[in-house]
Amino acid sequence: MAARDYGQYSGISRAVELIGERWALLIVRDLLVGPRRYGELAAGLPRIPSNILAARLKELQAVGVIRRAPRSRVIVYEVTPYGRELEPVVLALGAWGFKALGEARDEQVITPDSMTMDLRSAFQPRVALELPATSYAARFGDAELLIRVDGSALDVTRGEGPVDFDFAFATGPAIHRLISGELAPQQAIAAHAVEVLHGRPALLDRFVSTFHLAA
Amino acid sequence: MAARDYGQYSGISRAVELIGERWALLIVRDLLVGPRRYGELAAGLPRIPSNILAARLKELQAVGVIRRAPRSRVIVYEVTPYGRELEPVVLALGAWGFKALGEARDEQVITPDSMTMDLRSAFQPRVALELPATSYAARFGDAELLIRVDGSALDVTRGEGPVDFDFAFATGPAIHRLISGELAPQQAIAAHAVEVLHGRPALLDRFVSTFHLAA
DNA sequence: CGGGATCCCTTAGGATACTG
DNA sequence: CAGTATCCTAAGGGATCCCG
Repeated sequence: MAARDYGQYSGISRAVELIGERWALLIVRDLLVGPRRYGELAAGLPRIPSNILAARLKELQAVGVIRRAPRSRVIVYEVTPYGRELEPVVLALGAWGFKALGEARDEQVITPDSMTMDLRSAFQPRVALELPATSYAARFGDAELLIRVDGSALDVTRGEGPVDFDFAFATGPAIHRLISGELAPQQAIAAHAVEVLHGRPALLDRFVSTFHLAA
Repeated sequence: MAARDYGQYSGISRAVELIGERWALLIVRDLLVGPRRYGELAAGLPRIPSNILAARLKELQAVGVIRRAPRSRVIVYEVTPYGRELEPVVLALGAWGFKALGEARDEQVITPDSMTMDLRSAFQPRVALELPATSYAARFGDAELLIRVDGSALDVTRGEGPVDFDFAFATGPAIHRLISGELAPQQAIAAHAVEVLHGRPALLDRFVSTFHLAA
């Protein structure tokens, strides 16, 4: 029932016993964005079999990383306070893995929750502090997000309904080369790797200085 | 050959593709302490099947996290610079997992490398900075370590050969309750959970304020 | 002896179908 | 919608063997 153990009395082995099973950390990643229903989690992890999702949800509850939200009419999963402590770890791990992303393959998807966490990984609060507050409406593949930067604060939400923003753009996996600095913003626009939907193209420069992870 | 992928274009999913396979992060943990030979790794991970160790070493090399040390006569594995970037992540994950350690079961071992990383996870440089430089010779189960604290610097080595130290002690899984603050140092000594081998018992207080992780 | 490769068996994971 | 049930495959576990 509990994750298979490694026979070691150590913090790291305990950690991977708790969240090291396949798919587990991706479930945690999405729940760190916000509470999610079973179906929302399944939608955010298109390739997870439903029996595995069900098993992981049980295991993560059993070890106190997630829970069903109390006094909610529908069943909603959320991280516990202990699970919330994984947030900096997951962000750092995401920053590390982001650098190893290569070209996207056709079958790879970008989900709103994964992109939200990637943006939080790449966020440069020091840089943002020096820039005027800015709102971006961005589409990355399927994921539409509203990104609000104000001082050193970042807020990313699913871009639904009528919202106001300073700059709107659409892109795909080219986001990786933008954030890594491999592709210059205006060059990306010229090459149609980024489509500007609204606002001054120069605001894409502000975006890439706000979200940056060097390779 | 390459780790099974999750079909997502995201930093976190890429990270767990690289180091999320069973045993992989424990191998990285031990290599973060220092270069290790195949046999040393096997000794530090008593329950790993040799075919799995061999497979993981190949995979981790293929993705650039570890490598065979160049111009070394014997075969020695070490982390690459990219693998070294995992160090803060592994330490943070170790701190998180450490809090979830319960009572040690009999079959659980404490290895020198795992204990070294746990100590590094629990190290409080701010506190250490206010304290005089101190050397500890410590035995945790099988693992004998020499722990040198000097200002905000920590150095942990395997305690072999003649060395000088201020305080020597031996303990076992009680180390967890000491570091979590659940068990007071002098109480631990009185209850024979910690055996003082050399030096003033009060130095155990200094040790637990230098290495601390609240639950 | 270090550094693996091979064998066989067990268990977890994946695909799909189905149900309260 | 939120999961079970079933079947099948692939990966892990354990022992042994091999080779330079």
